Amino acid sequence: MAAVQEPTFFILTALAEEPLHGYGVMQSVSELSAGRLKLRAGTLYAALDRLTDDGLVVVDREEAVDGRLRRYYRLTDDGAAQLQAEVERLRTNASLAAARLRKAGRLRPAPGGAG
Amino acid sequence: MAAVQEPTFFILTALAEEPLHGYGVMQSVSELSAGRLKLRAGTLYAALDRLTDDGLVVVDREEAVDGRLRRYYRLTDDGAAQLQAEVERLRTNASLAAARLRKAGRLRPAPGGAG
DNA sequence: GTCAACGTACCGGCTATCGGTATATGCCGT
DNA sequence: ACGGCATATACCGATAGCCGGTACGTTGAC
Repeated sequence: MAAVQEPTFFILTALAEEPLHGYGVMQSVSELSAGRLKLRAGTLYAALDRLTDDGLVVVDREEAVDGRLRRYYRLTDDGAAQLQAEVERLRTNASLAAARLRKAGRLRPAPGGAG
Repeated sequence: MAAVQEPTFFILTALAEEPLHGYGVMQSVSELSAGRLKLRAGTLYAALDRLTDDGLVVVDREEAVDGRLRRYYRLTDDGAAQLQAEVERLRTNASLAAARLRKAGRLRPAPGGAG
């Protein structure tokens, strides 16, 4: 893995709670990011293929709803562990940068926060 | 900006505290990441050019040390603001994923902790 | 003379994402 | 019936960012 990009990170996050099908992942990512991130179909399915290839997600089951196929993906234990590792990396990096901004006196009080 | 990758994020972080020349950025990034990240020359200078183009860093000054040119780069106010925004994005994303892992009962105690 | 560290800079190739399109079904309004 | 939209999977060309190697030049160690 080593530093997945934001779209992939959100796909893993979406799948962390429960199995979802492709389109469901799209919607979940959009909600999770408060509308900031909108996955393209190409990005989503390519990523799911890659993640499946890497063993981070697996196809959980397939359902036919109104004649449309729904392929559900599930996060593997390995995938959950990787996501956790990503979370820690993100936090470490954020603290690092914040500390350095603070040293230089360039860290402004968070908007709305208690500086 | 919108989700810079890790190498670029570390370059900004390295420059947050004080102006550095290219090679100094390489070393700083290596130290900051505890040896995890080692910037390639191609990655570094291409990124510095891009960031300069985007107005996030500027050439601070140039020095000649032992006949070798040192070009110092400095983070602009805009660059510092962007880095701060990145920090907040990282923290938000990390919390999001952690919460979702927790809900699913997949969040394990930190490695080295009570397992 | 060779090797390593310093220091900037270019080049080819790879991967992930973007933006668009193809395909197919069901629902809604007209 | 027909068009338009949401659902749902899947491919394609283009782009951006990073990797790995290399080029070029100086200084110091062996």
